[in-house]
Formats: sequence, structure tokens, C-alpha cells
Amino acid sequence: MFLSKSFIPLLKNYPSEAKIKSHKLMLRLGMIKQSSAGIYSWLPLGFKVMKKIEQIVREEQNKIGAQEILMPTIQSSEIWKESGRYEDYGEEMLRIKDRQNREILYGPTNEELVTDIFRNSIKSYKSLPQLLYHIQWKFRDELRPRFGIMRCREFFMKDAYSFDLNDDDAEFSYNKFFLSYLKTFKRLELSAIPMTAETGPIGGSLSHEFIILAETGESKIYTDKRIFEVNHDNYKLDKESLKKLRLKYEQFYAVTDEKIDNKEFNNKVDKKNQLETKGIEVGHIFYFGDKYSKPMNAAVDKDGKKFFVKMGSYGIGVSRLVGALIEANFDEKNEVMKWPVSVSPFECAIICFASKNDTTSIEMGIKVKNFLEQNNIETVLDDSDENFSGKLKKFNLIGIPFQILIGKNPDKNKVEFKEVGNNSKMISLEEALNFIKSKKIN
RNA sequence: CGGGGCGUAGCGCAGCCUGGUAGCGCAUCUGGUUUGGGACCAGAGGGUCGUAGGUUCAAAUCCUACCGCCCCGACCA
Repeated sequence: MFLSKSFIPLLKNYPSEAKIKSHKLMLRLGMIKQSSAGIYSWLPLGFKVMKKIEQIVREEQNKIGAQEILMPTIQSSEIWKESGRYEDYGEEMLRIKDRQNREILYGPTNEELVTDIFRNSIKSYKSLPQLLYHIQWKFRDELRPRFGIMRCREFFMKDAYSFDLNDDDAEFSYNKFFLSYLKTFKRLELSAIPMTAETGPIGGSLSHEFIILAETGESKIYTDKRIFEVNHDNYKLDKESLKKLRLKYEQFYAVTDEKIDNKEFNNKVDKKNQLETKGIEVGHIFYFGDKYSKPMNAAVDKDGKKFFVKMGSYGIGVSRLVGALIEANFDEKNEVMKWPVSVSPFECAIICFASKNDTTSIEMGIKVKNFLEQNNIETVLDDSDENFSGKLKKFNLIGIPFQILIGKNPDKNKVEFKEVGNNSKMISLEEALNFIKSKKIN
């Protein structure tokens, strides 16, 4: 990609309406464009990042045996009346009437819809467990949308649903998602803490919020620092192993300000291990048993008897993660952003000296670009005639983790290669390629 | 929804108090000189001043209503 041909409308200053760094940077880099309060269009730079996050989430869902479906954004009110939530959900649900005057709604979540799909198809306990997920737009009519895409009204979310015969199996399903979430966030280079949480309007008995640390987060959290040292790499998808994993996390105190009990915090956690900070909720998992299956009559047969299936639901805020990654990786003071390679909009930036009279730098840049692209490295080449220093500043913000700088009299055999945050070095193009490849493995 | 603020060119702002027909920086376009941490010179284009009504010879400016956006709070998978 040539930067001059891209649709990446960069600004030289921050739009005044943005206050937190992810919102500021996303507007300045032209990643998103606000359409109305809490509703955004995603422009190429932002969309690429979101799609890469989506793909990582998808792969980790598939790994635990979840199957992808796609449910509509618009739902009928009838199933919500069946579950009883049409009245309970309140003003956050966007209710619409169609031309036949039927009540429809823009889905804020999909428990009812997926339960309806399930009950029409699955009749035998032999088909269990079922883990279904989709990645789809949701709408919640927030009283006050804010912070750009962090708390918006229309947002992109992965939500999964599990169906099991009994509590024990259901807990196994729950734990699969627990592990899947830890792996997903790790691939995004985020350290997320699972915290025991309130179940809210979803209802149920078991719930964890996954929180990443960030000063601009909306949740105040109290935790034992040692929770960050828990390693989840060696756990397998079997009941015992996953139970152990959850216990390993749950031994450490970790709660939000809704649940903080200072006495308990001081008793359970040594002063030196106490961490009191703010975080962003990027995932939330719930177990709620037969809360929906019972009123909606989603049951399977076993031994001549009917069993209401035991359900859980599991959300990851895909669009919110774009903002969360910026909150975690953008050094606003020095104006330096660095995306994890796994989700960076491009993997390598090629920054060329450009002049009408001297095209050697650009020509060299195009060779480098072709070589990297042939080797499946996504590149963007800045071929504009802006000052070199201006380009450097600009790319500091765009956050592509690797840069190849091509100045006035480029070396024929070596390129100036830089990983953001480190000094540049002169190496061969093959070495640069291998270095990027080694960092891509994830 | 309670409290506060704002709406003037793509972005950041001035002008409003004291009414006289719109300006600055950045960005964009042309030409030239530059180029390693956000250059320089010369020229050009771009705005129904959020919308509607009112006052006035005259409204970005004063008055009224509405709309939109931001912040604090309440709210929040």
C-alpha cells in the first residue's frame, strides 16, 4: 500500500471533543469517524485493526470447539416477551416498529435468539454440549455514550452461548471459555485479570469479568499483584485441568469497587502485594443455568425425561478492544504508539526520502515493499514529499511496530531497520524479513 | 434525566461583550527551495457562521425556540 493512495485521513492535531487517549488517537489517525453520539463509521486503518482482533477471537473460539453462526441484528420482540426481558431490559434496548406496526428491536444481546434457534433443532442430550458464537453488531442505547468507542451505543462484539445437560458439564463449558479468553488476550499482548463479578441483568450464579489495567478505565479494581504471574500455558481442555486453572486464579483476591471489602482485602492480601488501580472490562462470562431455557422451553430428552438445558454466555468487546489496545500501548507524552504485531494495521512501514530530482530513495523503497509483500508482510510505503522528520513523527503515531527508513543515499545491500521503541540498525533485507517473521508467530 | 459548556472552512481556534456583510494557524491545490524528529517562499481554492423565527436600514454578533455535540453526575454485560 502507498500511503498517498490510502484512505487514512490523518490530522495534525487532536479534535477537541476527545478526552481520553484512545479516542483522541483514533480520530487523529482517521481510524473512525463519528456518525452521531456513540455511533461510528470505521475507516480503513481502524477497520483493519478490528478485523484482526476479530480473527484472533474467532480462532480461539474455534479451538475450544465453539461453532460460529451469524444471527441478525434485528430481533422480534416476541422471544423477549417469552423470556420476560422485554419489560425488564429497560431503556437501553432500542425498540422499533416496522411498517406492519410489529414491535422489533436492535439486539443488545442474543440469549433469547440463540435459545430459540437451539430449541428448534436440538432434542437429544446426545447432541450436547453445544457451544455457539457469533461476532455481530449490538446496540445498547446508553444514557451517556462517551470515550469514543469505549462506551458507545453501537458496538462490535463476540458473544458465545453454551448448552449443557447439567451443572457439572455446564461448568466445564464455562471453564473452556475461561481458558479461551486468557489465550485470546495473551495473543493481543494484553494482561487481563479474571475477576469474580456481579451477574447484572443477565442473571445467574457464576461470573467473571476480564479486566485489563489502564488509567483511563472505568472500573476501579483491587487485586493481588501475584495474579499476573499465573500461567495458563499448560492447561488442557479437560475438566480437571480447567478446574485447577480457575482455582489458581481464584486464590488471588481481585474485585471491582462494586464488591470491594477493605477488611477482606487487607486480610487476604499482604500490603506489598496490594494493587489498587483502574481497568477496562474487555470480556465477561456468565453461567445462568436454566434462566432462559425454562421460560422458553429449551429442553433435551434423556431416559424418557425432559431436561431444561443449562446455559452460559460469554462476551468479548471486539470494537472496545481496539480502544483498549491504544490505552495500553500509546505513550501520549512522547507521542509514540506501538500496536502488537498480531493486530497492527500494517506490519512494516517504509519511510522514504522523496524529492522530484532524486527518486533513488523511493525506487529503493518500492523494491523493499515488493520484497516484503511477496513474503506476506503487510507494508505501507510513505511516498509523499513531506519532510522526512514530519514523516517520522507521523509514523510514531500510526504505531506500526517495524519501520524501514530509507534516506537520501540508501545503501544498496543494507536497510535501516527499526523496531518502535528501539534504536535502528543497518541489516540486510533478509535479516529484517526474518526478524519480522519471528515476531509474527503468535 | 439533573448540572455545566460548546456549535464560525477538513482539524484547531479568533471575531460576539460594544450589530456594518468573515479572519488566523494547520491541512488541501500550483510553482520553487528544502528534508534524520511536525520546513521555507510565492500564489490559489474552500464557509447558507448548527436550524428556524424575531428585532433592526443592517445580524456570526441581540432575542426566542428547536437540533446537535462535549464534560460532571445518575446509569452501565
